[in-house]
Amino acid sequence: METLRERKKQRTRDALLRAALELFTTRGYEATTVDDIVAAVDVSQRTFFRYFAGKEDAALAVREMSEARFVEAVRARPPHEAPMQALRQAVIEGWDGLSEAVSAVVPVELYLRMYRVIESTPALLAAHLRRSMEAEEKIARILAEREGVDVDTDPRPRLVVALFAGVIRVTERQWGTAAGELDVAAIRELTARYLDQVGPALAEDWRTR
Amino acid sequence: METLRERKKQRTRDALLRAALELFTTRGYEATTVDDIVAAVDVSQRTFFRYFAGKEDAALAVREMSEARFVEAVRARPPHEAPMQALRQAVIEGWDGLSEAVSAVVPVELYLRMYRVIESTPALLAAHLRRSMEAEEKIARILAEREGVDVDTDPRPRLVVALFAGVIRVTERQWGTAAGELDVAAIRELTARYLDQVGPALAEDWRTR
DNA sequence: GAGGCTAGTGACAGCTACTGACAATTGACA
DNA sequence: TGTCAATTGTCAGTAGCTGTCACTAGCCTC
Repeated sequence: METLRERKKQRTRDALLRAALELFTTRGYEATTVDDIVAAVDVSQRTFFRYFAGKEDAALAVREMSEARFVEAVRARPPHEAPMQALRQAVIEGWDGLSEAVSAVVPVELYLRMYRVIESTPALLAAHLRRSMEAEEKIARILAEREGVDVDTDPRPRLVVALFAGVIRVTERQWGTAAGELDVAAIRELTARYLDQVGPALAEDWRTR
Repeated sequence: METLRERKKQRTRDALLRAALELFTTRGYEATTVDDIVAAVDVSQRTFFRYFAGKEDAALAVREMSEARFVEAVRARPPHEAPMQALRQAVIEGWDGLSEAVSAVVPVELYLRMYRVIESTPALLAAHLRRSMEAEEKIARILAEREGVDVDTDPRPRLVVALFAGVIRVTERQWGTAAGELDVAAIRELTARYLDQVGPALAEDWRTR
């Protein structure tokens, strides 16, 4: 944050993002127009599109941040951990520390509310899933390198990431649908519980449990 | 196909779909406007939107069809099969018979080319992934009923479907990226091979294989 | 510390996807 | 054949997004 120019830019972006999330979470995503957002910050529409590729991009900015954190967390796992284990540790521990990183930009509570808006808005959910795929690809490459296999000939890196991502999606959906618990501890615990169910889910016969 | 009215309707829809896919696969999805499509069929733009919810909807119509087939295939699996086994059989056998079902509307080759357009067009991929999630939910409920468990308290149905869907996505992506083999046999074989890699991918240590 | 340079912004015009309202047409059926 | 209803076209409008161009305010050099 050196020059005055950069500080001003950052302030404009933060103001836009915050106003956008505030409107999305109260009024709804579709019901909020870009004009509403820029009116709240008192800048031109053109300016909004200089900071965000689109309405969608603003809505997903916070998740983008936590996904980037997750990717780095995986990269930082000690090499002796098995792939699935590394992913598990990265996501569980990633929830800690996220609060501080997020609250530098927007209130954590707004962030968590936005999570649910994404989950319940088809257009946003779609965009989110696609971006997640890109993150999956990155992680697959990290795992492949850790384990010394070739990501283009060995399907295992992409597979284990896809399986893991599946669990995360189910977890998030469950957390987003269930009425209560808008805090980080709840989702972390749910994640651990669901990851433990992967084995049972793949088991031959569920009925004899 | 009783009355003349219904036949005309069907013909209009088929013509629109076919023109759309033809344009999407040659010129690209983004580069094709709705006006281009309706010009090719010589109907008004309004008519297009009466048959398809949007441009996207037309692009995904064929996949919609094969997904619906898959859901029914799962429902029809014999009850003694384990969940993962039922899913596997449904997808493998589902590829047979698909050709005939599709070619009633559009040429199979056009259908397969469209697959790749979806994979390589961000907006379409996003929409496709979201729709897949809806299909996953349906299948999870089918499995839950088969196995006699409650889908809202037992995470296993949704988990096994999410895991399976992950494998399918990786498979499709691989098939779509690899240069050759635009036929059904290739993707069926790849699916089987990747499903066999689920165990190895979850294994503790890849390096000692 | 004056003046040129440039990043950031606003104003405006334009394109495309999509929707609502109403009129015109065309098949169905008595 | 005439009436009704389903289908389609026309027109006007909204929203997301982009290109252009002129202007202002921070920055940097002499």
